[in-house]
Amino acid sequence: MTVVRLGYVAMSMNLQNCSPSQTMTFAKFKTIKDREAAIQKLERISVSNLENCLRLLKHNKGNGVTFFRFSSKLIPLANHDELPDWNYIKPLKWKLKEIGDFLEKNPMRVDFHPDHFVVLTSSKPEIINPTVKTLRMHYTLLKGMGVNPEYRCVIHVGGAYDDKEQALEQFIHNFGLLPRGIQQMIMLENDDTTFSLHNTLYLCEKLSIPLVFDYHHYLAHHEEGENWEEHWERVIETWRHSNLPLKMHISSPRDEAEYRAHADYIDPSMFMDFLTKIKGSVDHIDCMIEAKQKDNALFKLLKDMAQYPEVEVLSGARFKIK
DNA sequence: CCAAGTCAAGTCAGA
DNA sequence: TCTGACTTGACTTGG
Repeated sequence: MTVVRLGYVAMSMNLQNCSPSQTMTFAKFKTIKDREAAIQKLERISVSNLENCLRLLKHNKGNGVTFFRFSSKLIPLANHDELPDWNYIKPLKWKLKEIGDFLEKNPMRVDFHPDHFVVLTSSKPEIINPTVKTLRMHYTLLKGMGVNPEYRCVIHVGGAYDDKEQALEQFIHNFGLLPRGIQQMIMLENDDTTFSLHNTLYLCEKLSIPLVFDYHHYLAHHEEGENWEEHWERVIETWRHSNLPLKMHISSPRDEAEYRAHADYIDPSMFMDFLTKIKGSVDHIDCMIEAKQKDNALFKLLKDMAQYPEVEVLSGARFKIK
């Protein structure tokens, strides 16, 4: 028996004017003559993004959702080269605390997934420095919310630069240079073009990083003869130091032509096939739904799963599978 | 007012 | 060596 919890990403299809990812382009920033005013505008946008984040958490509470990924675009231009002196956290402290207070009263698993500009396989300082800066921002936001940063930030392995082995070793080298708190914040995901489950496991085992298995990515990209089921126990093992349940990403291909793109909803039979293979191997598993229809995809999947006789729906957008 | 083009950032394939 | 695709929601600009 396994308890499965569903989560969704960053925004809701049911809330109006509630984007947590409002932004200002750097081109626009430059057109504002008064730099102080421009920065204040950035700060207003950031506060509004956090406010919308809190609304999303309340929406989650109201709908029994207890697993959620924050937008990584909460603070526009946070790591931009030409704003090195901007202390963006200071004006946000009170808002972060508000979110933290809410989370304390209403426990939810929350995390981040910065996009592909975070690259730890590079040997170039101009790539590594912004990468570390971005990771540090995520760490600071979590701290500001009073959320334990341990295993809260999923990243991809990075680029291969024509030499996958070398890139993996470079990742190990770079990872070793990170502050301990940031190391412990990281989870690694197998990607759909370059670093397979097998490659990612190599890093996770070597560096004690939990592996977030992306089943869709695996289907889109795996090595000749590579079979995820043979590696499943190893994936579980990467989570042994974690207080949080094993985490996965779930999405369905849009169609054959655009196989790697995310569909609007999750195909329940594909999901069920997967769960049938792993049920019993872990007590709890958290599945982050990556679908165009966001929270609506979660609600639909929960409904679809309820149709299976071996499934019993629980509170908290969870279900038990016998 | 709506639609199309653009946006900080990286990597990779292909010309 | 350089350009466009990749992918994405929101912003920005053009009609």
